Amino acid sequence: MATTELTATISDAEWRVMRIVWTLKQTDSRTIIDLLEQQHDWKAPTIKTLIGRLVKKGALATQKQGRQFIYTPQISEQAAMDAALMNELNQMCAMHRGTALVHTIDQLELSRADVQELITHLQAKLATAPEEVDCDCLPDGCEGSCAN
Amino acid sequence: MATTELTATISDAEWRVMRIVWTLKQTDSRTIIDLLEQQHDWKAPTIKTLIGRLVKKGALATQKQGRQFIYTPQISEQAAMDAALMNELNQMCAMHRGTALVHTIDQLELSRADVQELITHLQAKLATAPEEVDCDCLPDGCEGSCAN
DNA sequence: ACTTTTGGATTACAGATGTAAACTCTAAAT
DNA sequence: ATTTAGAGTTTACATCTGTAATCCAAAAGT
Repeated sequence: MATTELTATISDAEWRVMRIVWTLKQTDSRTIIDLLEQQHDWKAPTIKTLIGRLVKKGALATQKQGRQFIYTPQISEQAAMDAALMNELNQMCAMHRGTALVHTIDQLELSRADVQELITHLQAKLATAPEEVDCDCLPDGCEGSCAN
Repeated sequence: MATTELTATISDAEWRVMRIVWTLKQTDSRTIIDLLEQQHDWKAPTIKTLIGRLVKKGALATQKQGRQFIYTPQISEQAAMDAALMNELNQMCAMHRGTALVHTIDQLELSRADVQELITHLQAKLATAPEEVDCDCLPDGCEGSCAN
């Protein structure tokens, strides 16, 4: 049977809905709609559609409570974030990922604790870090030709 | 007039094409097709479509050369990567971005130089890093309610 | 000059996504 | 018991994406 792939892709708009539910741990559609109508110019039906799609995708679970439903996340926020980020990075040239991270982290606001943890993890990586990471954009590798 | 938004979104499949052109700096469709047919199960027409869309989007420039075209990137690879990454992160809860980065970097293969540079930049951030970065998933902020 | 390649353009088509109106119940109010 | 408001479902529809077959004209080969 279809194990309802918990790996279903969540679209940008759907991601907004998930963030609300993740944060509240569990809620009803009324709350989701109220909150999202404040953040965006979405009409209630739009949000209902998004909720419906997330349920169908298995990202949200429903639990009947009177005339309505209580929605709960079926996937962990952190796991979803990690996966989305890895996904994005894996789509890019391996050789330039590091620089992209540098540029991004530079612009990002991170807590002292997070910065500290990142430093710790990175220092641990230093030991085994390869001298070079090759470009993987071409079928065979782009050794010579890739001069940047 | 339409300034041909250089910010046009590049889809996943299109991204593959861009990587080839970015790496080769400039090429003809024959080369792109040959290379991509090796990496994926795409038929030549599929790749042609992708190239066409990228040209229309302004991501690739064409330069007639005999019966064919020479394609050149109109956007910098690094800029596109940085933007895509920032974009992805900005879509997520500000409070958990740091952890997502930690998890991702842990799994990523980075060159010694990149790791080193990341450490340097992070150490510089330590000085001004805020004690906490609040969750920004709810309209007002999710202070109390956000206990994770 | 004629035929065969083949690069690029046109057309196709299903599924995903953003956005939302319309509809149908049924629990809640009276 | 009736009415009604609101939760969830169905339908809608344009655009984007993945994937590809066709078509056309010019170049290349013979």
